[in-house]
Amino acid sequence: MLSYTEENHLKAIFHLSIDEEIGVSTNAIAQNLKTKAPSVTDMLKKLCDKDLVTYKKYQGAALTELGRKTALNIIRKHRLWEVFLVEKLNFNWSEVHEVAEQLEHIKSKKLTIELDKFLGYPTKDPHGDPIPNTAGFIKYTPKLLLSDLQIGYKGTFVGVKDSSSAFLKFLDKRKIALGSIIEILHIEDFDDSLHIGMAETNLTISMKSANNIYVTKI
Amino acid sequence: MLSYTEENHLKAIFHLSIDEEIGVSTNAIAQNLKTKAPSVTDMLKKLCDKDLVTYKKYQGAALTELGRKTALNIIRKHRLWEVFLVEKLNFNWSEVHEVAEQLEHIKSKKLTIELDKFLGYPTKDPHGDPIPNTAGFIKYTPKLLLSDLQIGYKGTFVGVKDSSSAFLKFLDKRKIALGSIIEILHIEDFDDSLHIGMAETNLTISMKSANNIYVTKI
DNA sequence: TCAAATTTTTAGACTTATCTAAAAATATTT
DNA sequence: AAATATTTTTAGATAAGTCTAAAAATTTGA
Repeated sequence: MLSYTEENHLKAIFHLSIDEEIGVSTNAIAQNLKTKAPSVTDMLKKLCDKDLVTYKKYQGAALTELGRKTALNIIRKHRLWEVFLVEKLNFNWSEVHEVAEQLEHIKSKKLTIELDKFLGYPTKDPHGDPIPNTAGFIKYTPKLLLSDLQIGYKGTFVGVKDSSSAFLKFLDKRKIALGSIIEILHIEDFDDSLHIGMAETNLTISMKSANNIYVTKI
Repeated sequence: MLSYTEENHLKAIFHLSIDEEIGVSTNAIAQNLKTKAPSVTDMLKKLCDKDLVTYKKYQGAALTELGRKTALNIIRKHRLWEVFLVEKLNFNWSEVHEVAEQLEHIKSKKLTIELDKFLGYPTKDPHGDPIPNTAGFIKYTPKLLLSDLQIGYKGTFVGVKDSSSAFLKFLDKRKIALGSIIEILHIEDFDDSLHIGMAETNLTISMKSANNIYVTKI
């Protein structure tokens, strides 16, 4: 039975090794978990003993197959709970994360299975991130930034890069929600701001915002 | 912010002081929480410092008003989650407790409020126990044991005394569910077994079982 | 009532998860 | 490539929660 701290370390290593070929550094994990490097070093030794992580002094850490499966199961639970909170309990994007961080550690196989069924087997969380299946398989859909979409093209809003509360509120206010279809109408020369078209309205957003919005090209 | 252990102690003291006038003994708490007396002593000192419990050496413990409110909030969450698990996720009686023990510690006011709304403001959990309201008020309905009901009378099944997994399974198997209306048809002289009538069927149960079943007289 | 039994507390040890400060290893940069 | 800077690890301390064994207080009952 893993402790919350152990589970959080696995999750951090998973997220940090998405595009890292080499091991994840001690400092990166410490920063991600808002803890200090020595705590991470201790934990890496422990996770290594449990065969969840491969770790050699000064070389950083990587998940073993078992560690990866374990991390994905936690992420699966996190994202299923996020869907529950948004779809059933009227939470909005900006509020779910903190609560899901707690709920993801609840231990009950039946609970996860039944929650998944109850929610209708969702494949994406409210931020557009894919929900791993029971086997730990995760299906990444190629996402691109709204700022990379050419003029005249349309994309489905599938997620955000910076999921800060401030940015999520910004989106809520403008009714830019998961699944919204966005068309690039025009890009202003002098400040790079984007005129975009949505179902009901057109609006203007900054390039900085467009750099935080992921879409899939239609 | 209270730890799980602190919360569990408050809950234990609450349950143990239901019909105790004097303080709850250290040993009783230890037994309830499957821990040892010295651990309880330490915790009582701590909870006393935090004004959640009144405690004097060798005199046992009692909840303060704040402690009582806190305990009732945990019990409220526990029971709401039990309703959720049974009504929405197809859990049966015998499975909910263990998971609710974990879920009751999730900290989020909004979560509790919204869960309550989502469930339609239930007043009883699946075992028939009342769910305290937000203010910490709990409405006890007078319950009596099925064995105390006279021949010819009917009662609504509202709860169990011994909520062991074995007994809950026994009830599940016989389709004795919360809300079932039970009539006492006859009591066998030689072994005290009870013939009872339910909506669809009649059946015979032992006096020991009848001593574990709470009903409200109709 | 006072000796024996029981309960409760104290004392001290262990585990897990933290941290700071210092030492050791690795990386960088001139 | 040597000096400097950075990162990581080690060492040692602290806090929470747990335990066993022994001491102290209370309760029981002869």
